[in-house]
Amino acid sequence: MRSSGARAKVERAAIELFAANGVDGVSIGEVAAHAGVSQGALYRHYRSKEDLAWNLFSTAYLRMGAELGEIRGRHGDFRSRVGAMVAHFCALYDRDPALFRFMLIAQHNLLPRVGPDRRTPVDEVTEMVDDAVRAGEVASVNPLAAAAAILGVILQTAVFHIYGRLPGALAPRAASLTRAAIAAVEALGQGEP
Amino acid sequence: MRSSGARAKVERAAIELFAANGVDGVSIGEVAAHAGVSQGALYRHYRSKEDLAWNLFSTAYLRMGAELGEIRGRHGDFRSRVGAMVAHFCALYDRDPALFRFMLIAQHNLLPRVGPDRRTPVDEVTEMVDDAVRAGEVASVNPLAAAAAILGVILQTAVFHIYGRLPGALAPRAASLTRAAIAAVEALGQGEP
Amino acid sequence: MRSSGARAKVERAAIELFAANGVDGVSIGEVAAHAGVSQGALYRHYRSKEDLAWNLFSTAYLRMGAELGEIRGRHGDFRSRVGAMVAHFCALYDRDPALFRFMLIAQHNLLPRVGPDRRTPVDEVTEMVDDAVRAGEVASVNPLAAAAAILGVILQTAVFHIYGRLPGALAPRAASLTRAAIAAVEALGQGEP
Amino acid sequence: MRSSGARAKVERAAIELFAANGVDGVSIGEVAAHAGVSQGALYRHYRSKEDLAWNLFSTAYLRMGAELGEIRGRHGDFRSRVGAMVAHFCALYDRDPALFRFMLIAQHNLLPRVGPDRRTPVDEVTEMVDDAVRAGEVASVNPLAAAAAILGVILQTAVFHIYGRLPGALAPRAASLTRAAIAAVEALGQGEP
DNA sequence: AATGAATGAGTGTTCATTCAT
DNA sequence: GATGAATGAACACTCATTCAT
Repeated sequence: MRSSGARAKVERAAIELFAANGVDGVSIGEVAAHAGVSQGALYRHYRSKEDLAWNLFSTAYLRMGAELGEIRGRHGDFRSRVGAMVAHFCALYDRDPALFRFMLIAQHNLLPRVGPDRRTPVDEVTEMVDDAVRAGEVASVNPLAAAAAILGVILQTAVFHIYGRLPGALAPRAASLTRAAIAAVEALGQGEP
Repeated sequence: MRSSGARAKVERAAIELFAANGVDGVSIGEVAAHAGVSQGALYRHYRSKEDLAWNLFSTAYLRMGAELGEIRGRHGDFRSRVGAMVAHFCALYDRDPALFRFMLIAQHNLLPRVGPDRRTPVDEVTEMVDDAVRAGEVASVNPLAAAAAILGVILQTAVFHIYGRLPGALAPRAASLTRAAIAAVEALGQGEP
Repeated sequence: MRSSGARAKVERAAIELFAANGVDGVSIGEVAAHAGVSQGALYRHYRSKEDLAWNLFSTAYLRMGAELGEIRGRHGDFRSRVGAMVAHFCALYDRDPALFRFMLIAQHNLLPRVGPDRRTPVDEVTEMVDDAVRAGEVASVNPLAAAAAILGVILQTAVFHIYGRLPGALAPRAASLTRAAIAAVEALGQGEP
Repeated sequence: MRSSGARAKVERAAIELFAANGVDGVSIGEVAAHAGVSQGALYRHYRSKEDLAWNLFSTAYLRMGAELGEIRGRHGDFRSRVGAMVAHFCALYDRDPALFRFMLIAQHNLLPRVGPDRRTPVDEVTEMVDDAVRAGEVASVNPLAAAAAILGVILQTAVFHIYGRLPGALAPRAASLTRAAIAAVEALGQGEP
């Protein structure tokens, strides 16, 4: 808890720089400079630049999965679960847009490295849909396709915020995003069987 | 078949490698080797690696914008427009998944460089929603928020295909994606007025 | 003896190689190899090859200017000033012929980059002539033309030494070079008025 | 005499570019572009870039030597010989400053390649001094040292013109440069014997 | 003869990583 | 434990030269 001060500074600097320029677009020297530590000190906490990026990504990604899992535990029905998850995404975005952007960017390189046994956000959303289908709360639908729709509605809206197309915080949009996500799932289930 | 052969081979190799590893994750030597040309020859067609990536991205991105614009011209009502656009995205994905993935990855670095006067896919989808709102086809809704929902439903589904979470071609999903996109837009417009 | 050791070794290697082959005729790898350091280490001290060459040149060139300025301060009359300056050039040549040759070669590329406010050797010699004209020590003469004659006598003699046309050290020639330089200046002033 | 049109254009372009940027600072592509010919065509006339530079230099340098030799033949006494040679240098400079600058720059790389049997400008000036000493026209002096003084007075003045320190043409300075050169030689010979 | 596309070795430079202090 | 100098492999890019057309 002593040197974690330095470690925290490194993490913050890395997240912000990685979010702005991509992992490959940032040198270890820039991270160290922004964090106010020496390059060498960085290697006391992370074995390599790749290790740093992977650590940041998997921690944030799996934490998000765990939090969505908790939400599934706290809420029983589909609508309130979706609402709480959307609100959770919005809150994360508003609290730390750089981390959000970093996750969106880094997934293209790092997602394949997440072990198949880890519970990811995608798993949680998918399972939530599966629960709802089994419980008859929504019409029969491919849970993965439904999860894609739910996440797409949320994440693309976040992308528009990142690129400045949509202004302000994301939280005020939570209610309408929830309605849109649920409507999309229900519409998916209305195909000709 | 003279230089256009080489140029086409370079484009294909670059799109596939960039899609798999990101622009920064691929060296110009790898592109040249995969294309079967020398490194030097590459520079006869593109002034730099950045120029190569930008050329590939902007060409594909703006062509997609133009094609969506044509769809807007060919179809009059909201539902058929959305349907045609979704089908168009699916067809592009099925025809060239690497190009699709490249565009999804590269946007994070290259989107800010698209001039504000160019008509992008986002512009076309947004304007299509705007048309529908003005025509009273859908309830009043922020066109950009609606465009985010439409694109999110499509693109995140494509991402799931890319990562192997959803199997097969995208085209068979076009109809249900269209329903989901329209339902999401309508749900967005049902907020407390 | 830490970094100044490496830096000094780089400077020496660069001066000798640049003097022998010209700046463009020497690669940074050759400089590093001759200095006994890695290529990367070179960039800790100089931001680029151009920066290295410019640093070496401007340091030596402006130091020579400053030293000639000191000579102007220490000596009052034209003849002793010329004598001291000539001796100074000869001493520099004898002490470090490579540096002398480097300056002669590099001036063609680097002289234009010397700021107009810096006091160069040319400025000092010119001003010395100007002083002498104002004091009536020599007949009226264009100080710049006279400076060209003085420097020409010295530098071309050095060039002949460099190319092996004249043997031995330059210092023994200082007295006769001084006489020649002064005689040339006086002859310049004897034109048809 | 047909293709010599192209050859002449190449020579002119090369001289001007080499004079401005040094041989190593100019690419064969730049020369070809300035000459308005293709790169490949250049290699029909010169075997290599080095061959081009060497051809231009040795031609001009040895022609100058031959012309100075003719002057020695046409004039009998020391003063008129020096006067004619100085005038010749000035005329060359005024007619083609780029060629003059090219020779000044290129000598550092190319002079050592001139065979010892070729009659160079330095040889001619040196021999002229030797003639004068033998004829008793000037006091005993090392002919090479005297040649250095003569050439130094001329060439450094030309350098000042090149760098813009002295304005106008060089020819008007021929008379005073001649006086200065002769005075310098005589002063060289007045050492304590 | 002339072109210009193609080559591939070489350049300057960056940067992740190591290690003596 | 922290520093920052040093390394060396890799990179994007250039350019003299060749050669099919």
